[in-house]
Parts: sequence; C-alpha cells; structure tokens
Amino acid sequence: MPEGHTIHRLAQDCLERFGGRTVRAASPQGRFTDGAALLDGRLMSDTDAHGKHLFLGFDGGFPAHDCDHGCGTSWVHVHLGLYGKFSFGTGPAPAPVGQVRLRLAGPGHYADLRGPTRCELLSDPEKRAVERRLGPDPLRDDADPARAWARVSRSRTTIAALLMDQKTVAGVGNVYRAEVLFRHGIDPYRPGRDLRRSEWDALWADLAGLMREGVRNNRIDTVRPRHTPEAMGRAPRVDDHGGEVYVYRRAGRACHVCGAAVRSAGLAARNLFWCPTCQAA
DNA sequence: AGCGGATGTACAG
DNA sequence: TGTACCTCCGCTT
Repeated sequence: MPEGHTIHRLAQDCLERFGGRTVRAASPQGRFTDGAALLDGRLMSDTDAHGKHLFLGFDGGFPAHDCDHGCGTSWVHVHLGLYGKFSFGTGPAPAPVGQVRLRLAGPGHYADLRGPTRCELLSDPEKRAVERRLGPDPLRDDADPARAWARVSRSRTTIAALLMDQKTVAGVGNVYRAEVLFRHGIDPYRPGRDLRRSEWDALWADLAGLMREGVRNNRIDTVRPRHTPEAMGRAPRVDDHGGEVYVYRRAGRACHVCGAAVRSAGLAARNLFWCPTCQAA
C-alpha cells in the first residue's frame, strides 16, 4: 500500500502509539539487530514523513556516528518499497509471526515492520541529506510546488514519468499518477515542458487534496461524485487495492466516464493506465 | 502447492 | 533497460 499517504499515516499512527513513551525495540528476523539494540529502551520523541520516507525519532544520538553534537535525535529511516508493511496490535506483543525486521513495543501497543526495502539508523544530518534529495511533497506544509514546476517545465520527459520521479515530486506512486492524470484529462505521454502552468497548478492542488484524503482514510479513493459509477448507472466498484479508482489496474475495462476501453502500457518499469479518449493527445 | 504480480528503489551494464 | 531485493496475496492448478 505504500504511496506517500501511507507513510504520512504511519508517521501519525506511530506517534499516537509510541510518542513520548519509552519503547522496546528488537529485530526478531535478525536483519536489524544492532540498530534495534541501540534504540531499545529509549523514548520516541517525534516522527516525520517526507514522500515515501518514514522517520521515527528517538531521544539522544548514538555512538560511533558522524553527528557532531553526539546528542540530538536518532532516526530510524524506513522505506517500505513495494511490499513493506507495518502492522499494529494492542496489548502485550505476542511471539512474532514470519519475517519481522523491527518490532516496537510500548505500553499497550506494539508494531511490526516487515519487508522494507530500507530500515536503518540515521543521525540528524543524515536525515536531512535524505530529504535534500527529494522533491516537494504535496502532503507537507513546507512544500514548494514551484520547485517541481521548475523541473517539469524544463523537461522533455513525459509527465507520467516525472510524476513518479521522487526528485521532482515526493510521494506520488503508480496509483496517484494514473488517477490524477485521468482526472485532469492529461495524456500521460505529454512532455513536461508542454504543460501549461495552470495545468501543473491544478494537478498539484488535486494531488494535495487526494493524498490528504488518502491519509485520513488510509486508502486511495479518486472517484468524484460527478463521475461516480452510480451516476453512470453501474454498480459501485472497489478496486483490488482497496479504493475506488478510475483507471488504475482497469486495463481493458470500460472507462467510468466515457465507456472506452482503459489502456495500459509499460512506462519506466511500471504499468501505466489511462483512458485514450478522456486523455487524448 | 506453486506461480506471478504488486501502491518501489537501486544498482549493473 | 534489466534485474535484484524480499514479502504477501490472489489466482491457477
């Protein structure tokens, strides 16, 4: 499930459960044993999310690191990748099931992290270095969409590829990309520099709204009332990923708006979905 | 039971 | 551009 909305939701969920509390940490799987040992028994002071990167902050630095203060905050940097997952439980933590990279346990709650592409300990400056490599995140209040526009408007790369490029926009994944381009009737193959400023501003604003709703609901829904399947006289449909969408993973089926067959094609090692009529070149 | 694909990234060549 | 990573789940047998 991990696009940016999932990560921001996890930052909230972890802070609610563990923030301001002393936390036990372990790596039952054994692949984060050293990191977990350094965190074990420390206070979770803060959490942060930037694009698809999750940061869990613990009071105090850690030894043998190039943090010049020797104090401050230690961050667990988590990237879920394609199939990483957090699961939460209440009460005392039961024996771990399967491959648990990191287990956190506080009073009343525990969390298990499985299958992340990254789980590592970072100092404060190292965290900032990760964030510096990311473009603006529509879910962050400090995001500057003009920074993204500066890249988009200069690029011959397709808008579909640019939306997935985390240096350009942070947090957008394959579902939001397909859906937001559909909602704005934009041909995914248009080069970034062919977009008008007004089109970019509308895309950004829409992404921010959709992704905030995604954080609230913990799933991606993009179908708006004006275009609901109900309004089209069809049965409402929840897609396999758990949300209601127009085109994502609907190749060959009828577009909810015009009825044309939704198309799909590979683009930058991912499957792109779009309606050839609603998003004509 | 086994296969293949998935909301992602990084590295090799 | 391809492939590895590494976990789960739905689909096929």
